[in-house]
Amino acid sequence: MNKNQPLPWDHPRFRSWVAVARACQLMQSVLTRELASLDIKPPHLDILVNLYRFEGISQQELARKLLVGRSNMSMTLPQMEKRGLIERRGDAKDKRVLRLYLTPEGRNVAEEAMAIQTALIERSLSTTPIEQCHAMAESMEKIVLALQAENVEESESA
Amino acid sequence: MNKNQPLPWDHPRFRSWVAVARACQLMQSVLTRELASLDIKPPHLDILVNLYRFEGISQQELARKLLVGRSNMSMTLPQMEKRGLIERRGDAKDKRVLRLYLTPEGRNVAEEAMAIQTALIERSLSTTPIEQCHAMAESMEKIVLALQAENVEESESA
DNA sequence: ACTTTATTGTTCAACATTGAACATTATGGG
DNA sequence: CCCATAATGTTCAATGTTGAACAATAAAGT
Repeated sequence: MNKNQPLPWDHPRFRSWVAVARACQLMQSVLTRELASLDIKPPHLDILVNLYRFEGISQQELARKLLVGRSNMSMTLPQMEKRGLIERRGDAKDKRVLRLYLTPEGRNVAEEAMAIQTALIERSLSTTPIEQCHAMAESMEKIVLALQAENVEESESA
Repeated sequence: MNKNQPLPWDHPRFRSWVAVARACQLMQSVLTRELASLDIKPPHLDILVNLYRFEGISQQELARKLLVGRSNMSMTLPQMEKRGLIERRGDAKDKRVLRLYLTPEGRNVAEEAMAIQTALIERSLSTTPIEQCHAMAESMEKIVLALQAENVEESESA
């Protein structure tokens, strides 16, 4: 049976991907620790960053960008609103959608959190040359496009 | 304030890392879908793969390899044992430790699951040249080492 | 205009994950 | 031998995440 099925760790791409996944997981846990001083967690940071860039985005769009379900946003955003980080206002044209905005407090927290995250990334990737970073990003974006294409196919065929 | 704090998405390494994180997240969700046919989830696969490679590993060691807490293993492993995928036997020398083994059924599921994961990775990385994969893996392993070193420092200073 | 279909957000139950407190067993120093 | 400390695994409460069912609104088809 082993002759028909070569072991995964013999595949170079498999080994590479395992390294990627481990690095991501570790990065996430370190980021969690470092964000604790601001009393937020990585998912909150992702939300703050996206609101920082895209003021007035809807919950749906935000969920799609973050690759999470709508229900996730429905659970998380009200908490952040209560903490005074964001604001939700109904859209005038379409009464279904809620548009999201940073409060001044939220903007401050976002900036501090982004500084922490940027420092962590710069520190971790400092020994990786820029061209290598770019090549990596390109590979990753190809993966994202490929997998998203698969998802679309699947949902269309359903 | 924006003059003092350049926006994160202007940092090339930041952008690169965001791409990595997104790819990981998507890969994870696709893998979750594809493993559904075997009625297991990515965490179970990680466990099976490690038991496949390292027969008789302890729960503690396994948790460390997977970067999760001991309690996680205490919750998950009994479930897998009930499903007949693994077996837990006490160590003769040290009555505290439980050593983990795959059942024949678990071995079969592990092989099928690894085939699925390998196929997914090969497919996703097929357009990325091997040398690029290797370079990526090297960068990621450096990150892992660097972050783990940080963790050690921190736990030692505590 | 009316009915059907799609979209947006919410709720809820199921499940996963975590960290702290705990019990048991080992190890080391008196 | 006895006590203090450490290591291993378990339990539990708190929290996060998901998908399905639902309500309200919009868009499209008739």
